[in-house]
Amino acid sequence: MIYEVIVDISNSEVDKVFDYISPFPVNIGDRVLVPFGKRQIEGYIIGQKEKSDGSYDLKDIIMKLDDFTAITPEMLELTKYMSSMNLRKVDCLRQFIPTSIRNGKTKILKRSYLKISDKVGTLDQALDLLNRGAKSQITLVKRLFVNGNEQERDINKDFSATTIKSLVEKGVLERIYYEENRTPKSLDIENKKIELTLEQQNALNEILGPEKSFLIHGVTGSGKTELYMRVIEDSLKKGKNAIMLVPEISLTPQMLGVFRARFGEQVSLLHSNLSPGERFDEWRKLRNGYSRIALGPRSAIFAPLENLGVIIIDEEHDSSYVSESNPRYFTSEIAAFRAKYNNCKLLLGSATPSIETYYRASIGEYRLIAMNNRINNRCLPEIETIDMRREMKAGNTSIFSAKLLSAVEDSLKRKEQVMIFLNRRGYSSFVRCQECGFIPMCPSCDVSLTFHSEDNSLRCHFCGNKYRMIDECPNCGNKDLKEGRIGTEKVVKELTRIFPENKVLRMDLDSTSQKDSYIKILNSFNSGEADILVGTQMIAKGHDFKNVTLVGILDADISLFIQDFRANERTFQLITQVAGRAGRDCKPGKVLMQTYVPSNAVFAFTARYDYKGFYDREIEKRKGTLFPPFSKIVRILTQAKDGVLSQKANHKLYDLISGALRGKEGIIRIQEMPAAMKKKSDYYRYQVVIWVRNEFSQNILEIIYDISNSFHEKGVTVFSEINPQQMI
DNA sequence: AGCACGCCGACT
DNA sequence: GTCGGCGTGCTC
Repeated sequence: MIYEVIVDISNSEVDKVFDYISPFPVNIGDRVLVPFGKRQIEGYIIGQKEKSDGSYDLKDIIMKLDDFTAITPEMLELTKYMSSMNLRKVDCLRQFIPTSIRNGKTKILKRSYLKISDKVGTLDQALDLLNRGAKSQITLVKRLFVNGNEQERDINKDFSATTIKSLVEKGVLERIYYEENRTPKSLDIENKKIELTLEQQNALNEILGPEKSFLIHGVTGSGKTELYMRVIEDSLKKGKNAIMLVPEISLTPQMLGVFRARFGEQVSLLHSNLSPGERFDEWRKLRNGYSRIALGPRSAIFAPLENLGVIIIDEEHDSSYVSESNPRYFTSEIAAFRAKYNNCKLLLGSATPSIETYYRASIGEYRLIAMNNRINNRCLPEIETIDMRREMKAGNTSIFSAKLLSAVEDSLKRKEQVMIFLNRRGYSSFVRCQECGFIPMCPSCDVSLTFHSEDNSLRCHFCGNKYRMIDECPNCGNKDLKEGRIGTEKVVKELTRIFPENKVLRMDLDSTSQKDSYIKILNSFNSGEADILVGTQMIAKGHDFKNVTLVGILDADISLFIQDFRANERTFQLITQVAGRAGRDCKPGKVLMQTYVPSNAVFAFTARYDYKGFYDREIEKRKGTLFPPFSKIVRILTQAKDGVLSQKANHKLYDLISGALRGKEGIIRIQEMPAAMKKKSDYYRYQVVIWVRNEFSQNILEIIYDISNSFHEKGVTVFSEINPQQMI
């Protein structure tokens, strides 16, 4: 028999099948050590066959690496599926196994215990074997007769190593070893199984019915977690296993606490911040069937569970579910594959589903379940939009409206806490009229234009169109045009100046660069040490601060004008999430949202919590402009240290691709242009962007991959991606 | 990814 | 004359 091996080297040149013979029995899915050139390399057996295709002098497999088969048949199928999306097979295979197992450094933790040897029946028999003067030996033997087996580590505290050694040599004591699991920490949460509301019960009934895939659109606080747990309970009862995905590692201790309270030892946590030992043990517990629920962020979709009953993706819209570095994948696609393979349930849940997912639900790919009511009949906090242009006209040029400042003051007087949110992510240095708030937009792409000072132009980074920079606002004639940008740091400075008596904390990428600093900030705010928390989207997710009654959103429109067709969607999701931080307990919450474009429809929808209205409008626009979900956008990025070289290589690629796709059905447009970030860490970047109609995409993608993969030029790197989250 | 083979500049 | 630079090619 000949075995097909993928060597564990992450490089496209060697990402193919190598044939080997085995002098001993091996299974498909085993990890093995093989001779490879002059080296010995670890590899994965992915198949077997009677005879080799080429005329190679086949070498022998050296050894098996594990005492179990690491890769299941499902994982092999999934690898095949993923590699059809232009991913390396090794990179896929590696997802299934914790690195601690791959590098072989982490071992099963075995603790040694001391016990009285079976050969010695009674204490007297034991004492007969000892010298009368060996006092400490006698004490130890007596102790073990009373206490039973004890861990050697504990015995060592009271007795010397020689005492133990001589007792073992005399055959009075012997060592036994027990395996021990290293277990990640969770928050202690008590298990309160609550009565389901009618809405929850109806949702549960529907999920347990014949349908397979669901989108649960439930407002924040509608009790989705309880619903998830009921579905998992049902799966376990049927002897099947479950995967539960959450968006962020930082939220897992909380969710793990909730799940442990309900499911105890059956839950395993999988994420990259575990210690190698913990990760190894949690993985092994899943692989050998000891635990049956895998909980974690996107990487947990690769959990080594077989016989799945349900896969749940919570906060489905969250961008962390898209992997943007190798291997690049969409978690929902992997989940859909595994759900189909296992013939199991797939649940996506969100208060603000992504437009693409909601669309899929609308055409019947998912069954839509709406949960419109909060449990305990709490209300969502009221959102008020504040027109910052009017503030400016009234002579207030600061970053805070008068209304927000007085609301902050009131809250502080009542000893309640305030959160100030400012989304400063992205590179959008857009132009804004200081008078009327007008922002120049690309007529064909629905994104804001970026000011380029080198040739005084306004450009669209999506379609590449270029316009002359305006010197006055076409809307109101004002000549005061400025780049809009304020940072969280300045906000903190201002607030400290205005409210010197109160403590203001900042939480953003800069203030959380040190490990665990973000837990410190959150704890400090939670315990009431600080009164105001200023932050970026980092403060938006999941946190549950009981005493926060006011949320202020500054420059709510910033995320509207990032270079992305998902800008509206992101804004809607973000504001809804941030708003959800106010009034979590019994005190009612209030949200004040400042914007320069209050007339933008997105704000009207957010203020009313009108997801459906927002969706209807957004999907029409996407349909008109043929953006996803009505197309796939393929982007091929060319990078080189030399700008001219990069541009030339990119142009060559453009010629090759447009030539190969000429006359093909389903091409919406092909464009070459500089990347939005023209130079990044000394590399000049250009790109070819192709819009492809969905129904024709598979065939066309293959053509594009073939070209970009076989494009080799010295000093030039090329890579491609589908539906990039942002085109930086 | 490594490791070897292979063909041109500054040294004992 | 040699040591070594890293370009190119191969690994079942």
